[in-house]
Amino acid sequence: MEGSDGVELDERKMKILQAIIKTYLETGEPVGSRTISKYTDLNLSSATIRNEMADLEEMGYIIQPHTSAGRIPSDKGYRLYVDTMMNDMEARISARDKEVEELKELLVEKEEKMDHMLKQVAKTLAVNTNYATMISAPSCSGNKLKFIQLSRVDARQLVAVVVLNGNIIKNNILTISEEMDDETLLKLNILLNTHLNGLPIEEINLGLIARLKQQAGIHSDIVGDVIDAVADSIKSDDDLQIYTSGTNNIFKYPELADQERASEIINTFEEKQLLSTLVQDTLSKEEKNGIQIYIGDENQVEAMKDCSVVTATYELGEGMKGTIGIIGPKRMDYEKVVDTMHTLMSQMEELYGKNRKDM
Amino acid sequence: MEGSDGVELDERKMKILQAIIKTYLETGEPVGSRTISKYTDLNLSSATIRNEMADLEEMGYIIQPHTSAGRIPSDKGYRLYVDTMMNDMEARISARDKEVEELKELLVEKEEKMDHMLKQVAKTLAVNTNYATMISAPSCSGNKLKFIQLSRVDARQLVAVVVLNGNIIKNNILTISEEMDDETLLKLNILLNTHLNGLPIEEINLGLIARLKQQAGIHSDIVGDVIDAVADSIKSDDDLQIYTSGTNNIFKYPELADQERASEIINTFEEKQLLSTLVQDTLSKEEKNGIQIYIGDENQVEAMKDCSVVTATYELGEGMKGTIGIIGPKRMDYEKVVDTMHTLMSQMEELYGKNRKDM
DNA sequence: GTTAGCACTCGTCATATTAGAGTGCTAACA
DNA sequence: TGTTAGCACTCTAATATGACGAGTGCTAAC
Repeated sequence: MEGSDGVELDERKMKILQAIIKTYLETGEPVGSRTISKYTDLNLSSATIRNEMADLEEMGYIIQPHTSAGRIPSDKGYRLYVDTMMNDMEARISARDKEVEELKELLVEKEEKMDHMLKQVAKTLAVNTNYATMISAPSCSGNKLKFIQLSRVDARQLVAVVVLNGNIIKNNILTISEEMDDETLLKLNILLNTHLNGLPIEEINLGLIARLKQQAGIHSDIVGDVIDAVADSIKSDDDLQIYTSGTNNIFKYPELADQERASEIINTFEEKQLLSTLVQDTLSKEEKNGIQIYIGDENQVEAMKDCSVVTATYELGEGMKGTIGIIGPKRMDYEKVVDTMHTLMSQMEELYGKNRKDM
Repeated sequence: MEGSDGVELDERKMKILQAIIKTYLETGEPVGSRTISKYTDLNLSSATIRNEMADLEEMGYIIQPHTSAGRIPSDKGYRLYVDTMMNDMEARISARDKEVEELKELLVEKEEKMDHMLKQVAKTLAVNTNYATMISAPSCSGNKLKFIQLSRVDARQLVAVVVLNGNIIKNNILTISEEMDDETLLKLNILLNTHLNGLPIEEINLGLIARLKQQAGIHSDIVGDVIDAVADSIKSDDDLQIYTSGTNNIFKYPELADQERASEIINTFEEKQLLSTLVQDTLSKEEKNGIQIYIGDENQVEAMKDCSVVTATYELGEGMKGTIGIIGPKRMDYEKVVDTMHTLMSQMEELYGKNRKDM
């Protein structure tokens, strides 16, 4: 009760807490006072450490799994640790040139297609960190329509091809009730392109569609169907694609490897929709460096209440944003993860952000 | 040595073996002579059973995990069991009307898109059987090119849209070195359609491409690039898409749930390429009912040497074949699996095979 | 405020013990 | 000759036992 809650933590307590956490991150075992006594440069006896530890426990930063065991960090402890670490980020962010090259090489392996690149990123990250990873394909919010074309495939079938900014291609086969002659098709194409090109997809709404139908004149009934289908295919956001990698890395951490937990996590990774909360959450926030850390109960996703999750938003220009995530034990190596993630993101943005025209 | 190897198994041994396997399928525990003695209608004492079991073991159909434990089936034992079961298939194949309706409803949930349907099938199967499942998207071997079109998106960018039989759409953005006027583009489209439409994609080979290039005349250099890219995009078989579901079901079977095994299996399911062997293998064979069963070491895929895998080929007409697979413990409920799979396949083929035109 | 010392707690590990399931074998039986 | 009862034996899984040690909290001395 003596340690005033106002100041929260004096420097010594801070150092001890950090020592505890660091040691625990490495070993995964509860850490005792003796260990810390030797580890720190504070030259304090184990007894003193014990006193401080008792205080830290009372304040909720560390936990004793059972009497006469060492202490492990609580979620609150991790949170403090991570927060202070993030403040030091800028300082550390230079000394990682070697790794940069490594990652660069992996990425540049001339993966021309976006989805290959994404898979590659997920895998690279998983291999480098030994945690489970996910990456969501960039969603084209704020994206514009670049090109649209209807072509006849069969007497009664059309294929609608829509190209969005960033060269994302969508297409859709649609069946029409009456045949349509070439002239009509041409007119329709011109109509669509004239009115829709360059428009942000958000603006393709009911009003606009109604106006288009009207302009289509005689054929408005068929045309209506066609336009509806096109609008549908543009807006369809079943393309919140998420790629995962290294799921089985969770078995490397005993605290996650028991059947119940593992089963839940694996299920979440397989049913990728369950990860969308995470993606949305990350995209909606703007953190320093775009990197966010969720510890234990801070996670929205149920299966990850015993994990830590580090997410980041990447942007490939013009509002094409996606999310990268790393899922591991609460005792994950936050520094390394944040660094690696940061590096990988710059690489991605450099390679695919600038040269987007060539994609 | 007395039981002649020619006759292999008399009826009593057969019954006992079946009893052993059935019991083991249910319990997962080694089964003893006493259990069988009560279970069968043969009215034999445990001692007699013991003698028979000794014989069966010598013949390699059952195994004793350690002295003074019950017996468990060997791969050879399972194989015999499964083979005889498959012979009875036709007889059993009627009594499952209730399940049919159930599955039908699940499927018909108006999933219009192929990939939704596939995911749904995988999930349905996983939920119904409690095993891990996979399904490969139908590959269009023997498929024909139905429609092809190049359109200009930018000054230097074209989008190539190719529609195959079965309304599988492929597309590709390609960048050209010089601008191309409308006339050339039109000619090119005509050229491509004239020569390629209706061709099985296997026949689009180097010779044909060379001839096309030649015919393109003046523009043959650009045209060459374009045709190459188109051919590429047609042939690209990175679309051996595989969907999985219920991976975490493996935790329901202790014999698969230990970390090492689970980790391997999960990895295989995540890196879906590793499953392609299985798909190819299944497609290449033609079994009764299209259903095949791999037991233990019979599996090509390394991670599944401790599992049984049941696969089936489905066909949505015109050579669009895909593979469904169920992966579970060797003591899986083969009868149920085979039945369910059979049912599901008929449903798929009924719903998507006949009405293919509307897809 | 810091430290040394001590008694105490509790989980871990190795060992011993027991219970029970299941077998193989032999001898008796039909 | 095939079947069965009985018995000794084996091996596992479960439980109990006890030593060990890491770590703590507290007190008293510095």
